[in-house]
Amino acid sequence: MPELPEVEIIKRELEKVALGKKITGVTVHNPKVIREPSPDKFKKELSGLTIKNILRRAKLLILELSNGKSLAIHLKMTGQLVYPGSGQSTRVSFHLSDGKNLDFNDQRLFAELRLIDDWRALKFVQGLGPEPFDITARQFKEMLSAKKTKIKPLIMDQTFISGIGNIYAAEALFRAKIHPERAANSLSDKEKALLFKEIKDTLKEAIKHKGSSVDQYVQVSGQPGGYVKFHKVYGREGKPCLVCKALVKRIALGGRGTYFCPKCQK
DNA sequence: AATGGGACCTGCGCGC
DNA sequence: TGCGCGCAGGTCCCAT
Repeated sequence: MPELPEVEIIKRELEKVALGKKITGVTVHNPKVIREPSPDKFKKELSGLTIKNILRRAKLLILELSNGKSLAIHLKMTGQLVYPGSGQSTRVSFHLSDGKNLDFNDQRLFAELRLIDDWRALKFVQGLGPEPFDITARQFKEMLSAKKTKIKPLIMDQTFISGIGNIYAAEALFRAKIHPERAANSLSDKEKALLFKEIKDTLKEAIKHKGSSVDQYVQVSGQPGGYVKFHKVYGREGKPCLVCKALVKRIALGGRGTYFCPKCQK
Protein backbone atom coordinates (compact mmCIF):
# COMPACT_ATOMS: atom_id res chain seq x y z
CA MET A 1 0.00 0.00 0.00
CA PRO A 2 1.39 3.33 -0.83
CA GLU A 3 2.69 5.10 2.24
CA LEU A 4 5.05 8.07 2.36
CA PRO A 5 8.00 6.33 0.62
CA GLU A 6 5.91 4.92 -2.22
CA VAL A 7 4.17 8.23 -2.91
CA GLU A 8 7.54 10.00 -2.75
CA ILE A 9 8.95 7.59 -5.36
CA ILE A 10 5.99 8.17 -7.64
CA LYS A 11 6.43 11.91 -7.21
CA ARG A 12 10.12 11.77 -8.14
CA GLU A 13 9.49 9.57 -11.16
CA LEU A 14 6.65 11.73 -12.39
CA GLU A 15 9.00 14.70 -12.20
CA LYS A 16 11.15 12.88 -14.72
CA VAL A 17 8.46 11.74 -17.13
CA ALA A 18 5.48 14.07 -16.82
CA LEU A 19 6.65 17.43 -15.53
CA GLY A 20 6.30 20.18 -18.13
CA LYS A 21 4.12 18.08 -20.40
CA LYS A 22 0.67 19.04 -21.51
CA ILE A 23 -2.40 16.93 -20.84
CA THR A 24 -3.94 16.85 -24.30
CA GLY A 25 -6.95 14.79 -23.27
CA VAL A 26 -8.42 12.53 -20.64
CA THR A 27 -10.26 9.23 -20.99
CA VAL A 28 -12.39 8.22 -18.05
CA HIS A 29 -12.86 4.45 -17.87
CA ASN A 30 -14.53 4.49 -14.47
CA PRO A 31 -15.95 7.78 -13.21
CA LYS A 32 -16.18 6.55 -9.63
CA VAL A 33 -12.62 7.56 -8.79
CA ILE A 34 -13.24 11.18 -9.78
CA ARG A 35 -14.55 12.91 -6.65
CA GLU A 36 -14.68 16.46 -7.93
CA PRO A 37 -15.77 18.12 -10.13
CA SER A 38 -18.10 15.96 -12.23
CA PRO A 39 -16.26 13.53 -14.55
CA ASP A 40 -17.37 15.61 -17.54
CA LYS A 41 -16.00 18.84 -16.13
CA PHE A 42 -12.89 17.02 -14.94
CA LYS A 43 -12.14 15.91 -18.48
CA LYS A 44 -12.86 19.25 -20.09
CA GLU A 45 -11.01 21.37 -17.57
CA LEU A 46 -7.89 19.22 -17.57
CA SER A 47 -7.52 19.03 -21.32
CA GLY A 48 -4.94 21.53 -22.54
CA LEU A 49 -3.30 22.16 -19.16
CA THR A 50 0.40 21.74 -18.54
CA ILE A 51 1.85 20.01 -15.46
CA LYS A 52 3.80 22.77 -13.77
CA ASN A 53 4.80 21.26 -10.47
CA ILE A 54 4.60 17.94 -8.65
CA LEU A 55 4.33 17.70 -4.88
CA ARG A 56 3.70 15.21 -2.11
CA ARG A 57 2.02 15.91 1.21
CA ALA A 58 1.70 12.86 3.47
CA LYS A 59 0.33 10.14 1.17
CA LEU A 60 -1.27 12.67 -1.16
CA LEU A 61 0.19 13.35 -4.60
CA ILE A 62 -0.42 16.76 -6.12
CA LEU A 63 0.05 17.92 -9.71
CA GLU A 64 -0.07 21.70 -10.00
CA LEU A 65 -1.37 22.85 -13.36
CA SER A 66 -0.92 25.81 -15.67
CA ASN A 67 -4.30 27.34 -14.82
CA GLY A 68 -3.45 27.51 -11.14
CA LYS A 69 -5.57 24.50 -10.21
CA SER A 70 -4.28 21.23 -8.83
CA LEU A 71 -4.95 17.58 -9.46
CA ALA A 72 -4.85 15.87 -6.07
CA ILE A 73 -4.47 12.10 -6.17
CA HIS A 74 -4.84 9.83 -3.17
CA LEU A 75 -3.89 6.27 -4.10
CA LYS A 76 -5.39 4.72 -0.96
CA MET A 77 -4.56 1.01 -1.11
CA THR A 78 -4.40 -0.10 -4.70
CA GLY A 79 -3.91 3.05 -6.76
CA GLN A 80 -1.12 3.15 -9.34
CA LEU A 81 0.25 5.73 -11.76
CA VAL A 82 1.93 4.05 -14.71
CA TYR A 83 3.76 5.61 -17.65
CA PRO A 84 3.65 4.71 -20.43
CA GLY A 85 0.26 3.30 -19.60
CA SER A 86 -0.12 -0.44 -19.91
CA GLY A 87 -1.52 -1.50 -16.58
CA GLN A 88 -4.62 -3.33 -15.57
CA SER A 89 -7.63 -1.80 -13.82
CA THR A 90 -7.07 1.49 -15.64
CA ARG A 91 -9.68 3.95 -14.43
CA VAL A 92 -8.44 7.18 -16.00
CA SER A 93 -5.95 7.72 -18.85
CA PHE A 94 -4.20 11.07 -19.15
CA HIS A 95 -3.03 11.62 -22.71
CA LEU A 96 0.20 13.61 -22.69
CA SER A 97 1.73 15.87 -25.31
CA ASP A 98 4.40 13.25 -26.08
CA GLY A 99 1.72 10.94 -27.42
CA LYS A 100 1.94 8.54 -24.47
CA ASN A 101 -0.54 7.87 -21.69
CA LEU A 102 -0.14 8.33 -18.00
CA ASP A 103 -2.56 5.74 -16.65
CA PHE A 104 -4.25 5.87 -13.31
CA ASN A 105 -5.05 2.30 -12.22
CA ASP A 106 -6.96 1.24 -9.16
CA GLN A 107 -8.17 -2.28 -8.60
CA ARG A 108 -10.41 -1.52 -5.66
CA LEU A 109 -11.81 1.88 -6.58
CA PHE A 110 -10.93 3.41 -3.23
CA ALA A 111 -8.62 6.02 -4.66
CA GLU A 112 -9.69 9.63 -5.08
CA LEU A 113 -8.91 12.14 -7.81
CA ARG A 114 -9.78 15.77 -7.31
CA LEU A 115 -9.33 18.76 -9.58
CA ILE A 116 -9.43 21.71 -7.23
CA ASP A 117 -8.48 25.37 -6.86
CA ASP A 118 -6.43 24.98 -3.72
CA TRP A 119 -5.22 21.61 -2.49
CA ARG A 120 -4.03 23.14 0.77
CA ALA A 121 -7.63 23.98 1.60
CA LEU A 122 -8.76 20.35 1.44
CA LYS A 123 -10.20 19.27 4.77
CA PHE A 124 -7.99 16.19 4.68
CA VAL A 125 -4.86 18.31 4.20
CA GLN A 126 -5.89 20.80 6.88
CA GLY A 127 -6.16 17.97 9.36
CA LEU A 128 -2.78 16.40 8.62
CA GLY A 129 -0.13 16.21 11.28
CA PRO A 130 3.49 17.14 10.48
CA GLU A 131 5.72 15.24 8.07
CA PRO A 132 8.20 13.06 9.99
CA PHE A 133 11.10 14.89 8.34
CA ASP A 134 9.77 18.31 9.33
CA ILE A 135 9.94 17.92 13.09
CA THR A 136 12.70 17.54 15.65
CA ALA A 137 13.18 14.69 18.10
CA ARG A 138 12.26 17.11 20.84
CA GLN A 139 8.94 17.96 19.20
CA PHE A 140 8.22 14.27 18.61
CA LYS A 141 8.84 13.52 22.28
CA GLU A 142 6.48 16.27 23.35
CA MET A 143 3.82 15.07 20.96
CA LEU A 144 4.00 11.57 22.43
CA SER A 145 3.94 12.73 26.02
CA ALA A 146 0.48 14.17 25.55
CA LYS A 147 -0.97 10.84 24.37
CA LYS A 148 -1.93 7.70 26.19
CA THR A 149 -3.11 5.86 23.09
CA LYS A 150 -1.40 2.69 21.94
CA ILE A 151 1.72 3.66 20.09
CA LYS A 152 1.14 1.85 16.82
CA PRO A 153 -2.30 3.25 15.98
CA LEU A 154 -0.98 6.63 17.09
CA ILE A 155 1.92 6.81 14.66
CA MET A 156 -0.44 5.66 11.90
CA ASP A 157 -2.87 8.45 12.78
CA GLN A 158 -2.45 10.95 9.95
CA THR A 159 -3.65 13.81 12.12
CA PHE A 160 -0.86 13.04 14.60
CA ILE A 161 2.05 12.50 12.22
CA SER A 162 1.57 12.03 8.51
CA GLY A 163 2.81 9.53 5.96
CA ILE A 164 3.22 6.39 8.07
CA GLY A 165 0.97 3.42 7.31
CA ASN A 166 0.68 -0.13 8.51
CA ILE A 167 3.92 -1.47 7.06
CA TYR A 168 6.33 1.21 8.24
CA ALA A 169 4.66 1.53 11.64
CA ALA A 170 5.35 -2.17 12.24
CA GLU A 171 8.90 -1.97 10.92
CA ALA A 172 9.85 1.15 12.88
CA LEU A 173 8.47 -0.27 16.13
CA PHE A 174 10.38 -3.48 15.63
CA ARG A 175 13.61 -1.62 15.02
CA ALA A 176 13.02 0.49 18.11
CA LYS A 177 12.16 -2.69 20.10
CA ILE A 178 8.87 -1.20 21.26
CA HIS A 179 5.73 -3.30 21.67
CA PRO A 180 2.94 -1.96 19.44
CA GLU A 181 0.44 -1.89 22.33
CA ARG A 182 2.52 0.30 24.63
CA ALA A 183 0.81 3.49 25.75
CA ALA A 184 2.52 6.37 23.96
CA ASN A 185 3.21 8.30 27.15
CA SER A 186 4.76 5.24 28.78
CA LEU A 187 7.78 5.40 26.49
CA SER A 188 10.98 6.62 28.09
CA ASP A 189 12.74 9.61 26.58
CA LYS A 190 15.31 7.27 25.16
CA GLU A 191 12.65 5.08 23.55
CA LYS A 192 10.87 8.09 22.08
CA ALA A 193 14.09 9.36 20.55
CA LEU A 194 14.95 5.93 19.19
CA LEU A 195 11.49 5.44 17.71
CA PHE A 196 11.73 8.82 16.00
CA LYS A 197 15.09 7.89 14.53
CA GLU A 198 13.86 4.48 13.38
CA ILE A 199 10.76 5.97 11.75
CA LYS A 200 12.92 8.30 9.70
CA ASP A 201 15.56 5.67 8.90
CA THR A 202 12.92 3.13 7.84
CA LEU A 203 11.22 5.64 5.56
CA LYS A 204 14.56 6.70 4.07
CA GLU A 205 15.64 3.12 3.40
CA ALA A 206 12.29 2.34 1.83
CA ILE A 207 12.69 5.33 -0.49
CA LYS A 208 16.21 4.19 -1.35
CA HIS A 209 14.84 0.80 -2.39
CA LYS A 210 11.92 2.32 -4.32
CA GLY A 211 9.21 1.32 -1.88
CA SER A 212 7.46 -1.84 -0.74
CA SER A 213 5.47 -3.73 -3.34
CA VAL A 214 2.94 -5.36 -1.06
CA ASP A 215 -0.27 -6.01 -2.92
CA GLN A 216 -0.51 -3.52 -5.79
CA TYR A 217 2.16 -0.87 -5.49
CA VAL A 218 4.44 -0.39 -8.48
CA GLN A 219 6.73 2.39 -9.60
CA VAL A 220 5.67 4.64 -12.45
CA SER A 221 7.64 2.38 -14.80
CA GLY A 222 5.48 -0.56 -13.68
CA GLN A 223 8.43 -2.17 -11.87
CA PRO A 224 7.86 -3.32 -8.30
CA GLY A 225 9.70 -1.65 -5.42
CA GLY A 226 12.52 -3.56 -3.76
CA TYR A 227 11.99 -2.98 -0.06
CA VAL A 228 9.84 -6.00 0.84
CA LYS A 229 12.88 -8.21 1.19
CA PHE A 230 14.14 -5.91 3.90
CA HIS A 231 10.95 -6.13 5.96
CA LYS A 232 11.78 -7.55 9.36
CA VAL A 233 8.30 -8.22 10.73
CA TYR A 234 5.58 -7.08 8.34
CA GLY A 235 3.95 -10.10 6.70
CA ARG A 236 6.24 -12.52 8.56
CA GLU A 237 3.74 -14.11 10.97
CA GLY A 238 4.98 -17.44 12.33
CA LYS A 239 8.46 -16.97 10.91
CA PRO A 240 11.51 -16.65 13.14
CA CYS A 241 12.50 -13.18 14.25
CA LEU A 242 15.60 -12.14 12.33
CA VAL A 243 17.22 -11.03 15.58
CA CYS A 244 16.21 -13.58 18.25
CA LYS A 245 14.49 -16.45 16.37
CA ALA A 246 11.28 -16.17 18.40
CA LEU A 247 8.23 -16.50 16.16
CA VAL A 248 6.80 -13.28 14.79
CA LYS A 249 3.27 -12.69 16.07
CA ARG A 250 0.29 -11.10 14.40
CA ILE A 251 -2.45 -9.40 16.36
CA ALA A 252 -5.26 -7.06 15.36
CA LEU A 253 -4.78 -3.52 16.59
CA GLY A 254 -7.18 -0.77 15.67
CA GLY A 255 -8.59 -3.20 13.14
CA ARG A 256 -5.22 -3.63 11.43
CA GLY A 257 -2.95 -6.60 11.17
CA THR A 258 -0.01 -5.90 13.44
CA TYR A 259 3.21 -7.87 13.24
CA PHE A 260 5.81 -7.85 15.98
CA CYS A 261 8.38 -9.96 17.80
CA PRO A 262 7.04 -10.81 21.26
CA LYS A 263 10.55 -11.28 22.59
CA CYS A 264 12.39 -8.26 21.13
CA GLN A 265 9.60 -5.74 21.49
CA LYS A 266 8.80 -4.75 25.06
C1' DA B 1 -10.82 12.36 23.93
C1' DA B 2 -10.35 7.87 22.71
C1' DT B 3 -11.74 3.69 20.80
C1' DG B 4 -14.19 0.42 17.98
C1' DG B 5 -16.70 -0.80 14.28
C1' DG B 6 -18.57 -0.45 9.59
C1' DA B 7 -18.43 1.33 4.94
C1' DC B 8 -16.17 1.83 0.71
C1' DC B 9 -14.19 -2.06 -3.00
C1' DT B 10 -11.95 -6.13 -5.51
C1' DG B 11 -9.34 -10.25 -5.79
C1' DC B 12 -7.08 -13.72 -3.59
C1' DG B 13 -6.48 -17.81 -0.72
C1' DC B 14 -8.47 -20.74 2.34
C1' DG B 15 -11.61 -24.46 4.14
C1' DC B 16 -15.26 -27.48 3.36
C1' DT C 1 -14.63 -28.80 -8.29
C1' DG C 2 -16.84 -24.82 -6.75
C1' DC C 3 -18.54 -21.94 -3.52
C1' DG C 4 -18.62 -18.76 0.38
C1' DC C 5 -16.03 -16.48 3.49
C1' DG C 6 -12.36 -13.69 5.61
C1' DC C 7 -8.87 -10.73 4.76
C1' DA C 8 -5.99 -6.97 2.83
C1' DG C 9 -5.84 -1.55 4.63
C1' DG C 10 -6.34 4.44 3.96
C1' DT C 11 -9.70 7.28 5.24
C1' DC C 12 -14.20 8.79 6.64
C1' DC C 13 -18.10 8.43 9.50
C1' DC C 14 -20.83 7.10 13.31
C1' DA C 15 -21.59 5.18 17.94
C1' DT C 16 -20.21 4.52 22.52
